[in-house]
Amino acid sequence: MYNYKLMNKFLKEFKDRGYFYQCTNEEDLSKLPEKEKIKGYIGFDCTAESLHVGSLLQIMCLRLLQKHGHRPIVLLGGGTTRIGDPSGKDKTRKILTEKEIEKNIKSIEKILKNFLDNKNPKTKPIFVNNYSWLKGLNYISFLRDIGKHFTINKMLTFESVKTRLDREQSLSYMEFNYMILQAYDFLELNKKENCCLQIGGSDQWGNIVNGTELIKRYSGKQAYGLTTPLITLASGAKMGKTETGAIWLDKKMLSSYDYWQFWRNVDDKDVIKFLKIFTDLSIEEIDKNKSEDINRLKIRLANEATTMLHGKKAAQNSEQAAKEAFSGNLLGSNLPSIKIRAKSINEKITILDLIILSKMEKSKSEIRRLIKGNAIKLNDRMISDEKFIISDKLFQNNYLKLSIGKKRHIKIEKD
RNA sequence: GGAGGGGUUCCAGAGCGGUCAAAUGGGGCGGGCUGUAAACCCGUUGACUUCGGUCUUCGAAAGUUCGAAUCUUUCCCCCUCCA
Repeated sequence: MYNYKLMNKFLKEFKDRGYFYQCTNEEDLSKLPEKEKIKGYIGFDCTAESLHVGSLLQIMCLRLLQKHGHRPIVLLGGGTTRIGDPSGKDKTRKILTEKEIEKNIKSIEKILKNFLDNKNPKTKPIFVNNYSWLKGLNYISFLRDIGKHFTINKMLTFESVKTRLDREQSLSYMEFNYMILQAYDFLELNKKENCCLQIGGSDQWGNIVNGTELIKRYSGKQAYGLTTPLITLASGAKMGKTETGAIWLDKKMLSSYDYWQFWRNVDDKDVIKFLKIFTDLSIEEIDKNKSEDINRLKIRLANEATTMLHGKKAAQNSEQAAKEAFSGNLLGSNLPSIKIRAKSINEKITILDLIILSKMEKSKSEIRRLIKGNAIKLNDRMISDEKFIISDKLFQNNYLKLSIGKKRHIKIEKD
């Protein structure tokens, strides 16, 4: 075993924060001299229109590279998304149209820019789209130059391929090629940008190893691969997808208040882990405050995480809004608000219509159920009659507070 | 190529002519307890409703019947075993 103290700071922090799962040539990577700055890349799949917290760990890895003076490369898989990664999928997934992919790339790039430092010229992220080199590949020369380095024997042993074959689920030749393309991406970035590190989720291990090996065989250079563990919630669920809706990293798709609430509501058992993974607080500081009141820590987590995405002001407002909403204060002034035309209010709409208008619920049956379950409140007063008419008097300074359950509060503004 | 099994509401999985908007479990949602946590307990979980009901669902289409998730025919898709 090598000396942990000699490990370069990047890798050390990577491990200390719980980002580490597996590494190729760990010893060599750890010995990388501190003054040698490298470029590391992470590929993002462009199947979704946006990113949710499930990708946040990868983003944090890019930030960590920057923090230690390295330069992150963000690879947007415009080319590979046209193929579809079979890893972790038991079915071929739907192939998106060119247009959709282009749109997704733009929106994902925007989100990433929001999280990364774009000012320092030395660590500023480089955005690349692998479509730019994949689209023009010549099949014959690709087979001769790249294909010869891959053996089918080995490819068949990879987890993503193996599970498909074991279960006799079809794996198309197109998908089978995915790993070669990803390996080629790494080689391309290594040649073009001298990028020598690829980071990815643990399910990417096979694809990443293929890349480092291809670089070795093709140009005899050393490259590294690092993977992160799959982060699950204490409940066992994957991060990012709740039943109510994904926790988007996009300001337009999820309000800062809801984002703040997501972090505020994490399981006790996840708090320290998440502080280390998803905030910039130093390890020392987190350890020092470990025994602090758990709810204080959750607020801290929510504030740090929200600041990173929505800014300090939004985080403070969310905290304030939460404080007001949960202390029964009549009107949390910072709650997210929805405008409703004054005209609709004057038409004597019922509570049912109001909630539909506010888009908090889609089904009237559901609202009726909620009313029966004592879940609906207007200005903190419980509504038990589904025919309750919304009167003008309920509005205070043009605002009305609508609560559904204990946690969902919204401000209705008369427009 | 041969033989068989199956597609049911968010998921798993019962039902196999009427009492079925469909058992049970999981998940979700709501309530209680608490700390906006976990665990636990209770309720709820197709849509609309003047709360009487009405409408749309059981792979797709057609048919038998007073009546079909349940029977028949055709089609589509999965799975298992043998070659």
